[in-house]
Amino acid sequence: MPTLTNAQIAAALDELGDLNELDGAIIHRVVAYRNGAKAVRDASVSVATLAVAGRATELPGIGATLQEKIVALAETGTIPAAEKLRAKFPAGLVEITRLPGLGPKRARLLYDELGIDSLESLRAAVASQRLRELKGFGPKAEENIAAGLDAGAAEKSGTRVLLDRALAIGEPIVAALRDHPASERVELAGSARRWADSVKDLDIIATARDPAALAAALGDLEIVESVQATGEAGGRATTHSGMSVDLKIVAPEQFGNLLQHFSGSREHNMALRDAAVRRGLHVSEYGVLDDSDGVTHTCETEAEVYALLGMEYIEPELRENRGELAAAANGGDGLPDLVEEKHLRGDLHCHTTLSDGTASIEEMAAAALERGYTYLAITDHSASHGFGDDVPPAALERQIERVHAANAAIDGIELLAGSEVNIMPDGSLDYDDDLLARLDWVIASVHTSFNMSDQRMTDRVITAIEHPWVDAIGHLTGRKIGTRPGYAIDVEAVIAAAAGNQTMIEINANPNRRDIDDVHARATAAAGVPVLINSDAHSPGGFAVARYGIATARRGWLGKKDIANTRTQKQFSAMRKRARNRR
DNA sequence: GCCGTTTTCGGCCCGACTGTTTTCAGTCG
Repeated sequence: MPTLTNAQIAAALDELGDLNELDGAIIHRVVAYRNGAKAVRDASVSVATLAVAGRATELPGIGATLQEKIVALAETGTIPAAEKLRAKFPAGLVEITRLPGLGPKRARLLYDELGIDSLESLRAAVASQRLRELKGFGPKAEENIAAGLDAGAAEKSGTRVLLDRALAIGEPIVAALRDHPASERVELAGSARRWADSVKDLDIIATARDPAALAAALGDLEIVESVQATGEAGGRATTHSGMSVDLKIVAPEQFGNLLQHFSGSREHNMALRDAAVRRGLHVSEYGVLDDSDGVTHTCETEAEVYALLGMEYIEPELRENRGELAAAANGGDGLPDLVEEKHLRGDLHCHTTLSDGTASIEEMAAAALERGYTYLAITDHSASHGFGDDVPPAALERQIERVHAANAAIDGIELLAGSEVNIMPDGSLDYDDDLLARLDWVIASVHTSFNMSDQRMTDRVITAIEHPWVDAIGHLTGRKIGTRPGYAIDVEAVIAAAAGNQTMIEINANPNRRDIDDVHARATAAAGVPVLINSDAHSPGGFAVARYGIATARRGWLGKKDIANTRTQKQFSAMRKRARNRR
């Protein structure tokens, strides 16, 4: 089967989009390539396999032509059209379009008129002031391009920070603005509101009795380092941590339009407006213009915006153009009833001082109880873990006794004696079966040997899934958001194996991981695999990250029924035993 | 290049900003 990953296909389609844009193709063709790339990126199955079977056209945005190109890439390793265009335009030209202020049109002009084909030759042309000879370029353009080159080039967009850091800044700001006497409504918008993995800057939308006073209040916050501009319409500030915060203050009757617009995603809004145009409506941040009467309808709430388009309200986490618009439309399948943090009744992955945690069994149990949980698995690392955090078999035996004693001593919560067992490179586990059989709960994870082939890694994890005493798989892909991609693994095959064995798959809620991700979570639940939302807490405060796991589940369209640890203690216990009996 | 409760052909999101212009193209989010 093809070893071509969806990420590789998406990159190839994006490149075709870039090259076609340089070639002067109509923008709609370019957009079609980029839409195709997104569809491939969001697909939860192997698109190469799908394309070879002639079924990739089932994906939205993939037609016969793109499918043909994907098949060529899978079978020959290259796409003829891309080869031709690459011969026509030097690779440096695409780099030039990444500079701020330089798009395909102007980059092409630089190439055609001055022969500029790399960042180096561009720098030389700027230095000799040759750019200003060109139509449409002036001294200002030269200056801006020079600044872009000096800024290290290739950095059109700023750096992103993890969602937990962004919310640690955004939530207190929103709370403070809500407390201000001049404010009425204050909501966080943007990717933070959609609970994306990471965030570039913060958008806040507000209405106010006294807009100027509220805008001024933003600048007065202790967390704010500097203010760029404030006035009746809001303001922009930078926090001491370097986060840019944009406050927009709007009339109450337009609050729904603005909040909808600035909550995004970009792709969701584009698809929304596209759907609106077909009904003779034009959506913008200012309102919904109706062609039939020329009236712009403003909306106090987002629900009104969607209602005008014949849609039910769409939760922010779903706004990624992954089918939510069709589902929300009249006559669509409807949107899922999403899981909420209050539905969680237990946690099946946490650590104590036995391995690398900072608290005792009792302290972790108390923290779980405080959150209203009725069951908790204590899952320290296993025999081969290393870093001095390994738990030899004899130590695990003593731990089982301690957990069971604590369970007897503490009311209101069932403590499961468990382990987070390492999956060895050959798929075996690092305790023997007799010891594993004595545990109430086993979650198996990969912690070593990440650089295996896709096939070997897949076999490794599937071997663990089929193990009779393995209840669940932890942080399946090993990704660290923004720093390390997941290792090569066929998630689709793993999900199928988990479905066959009723082995649960965790959403690790740590904001660095959120592993599995939203797209895989959706596929996992669709395959009938019970999904867990686990904190992987290493301290009593660590349980609080559950909300990021909930967010990933919601972004994956999951409801309460899809999440195993929303079950009562009795139901969960029965579920776990049924699954063990099947294996 | 994709797609269809006006279409298998003719459409294809919306507005702001910038620098260059004398009415606007290109870029950006």
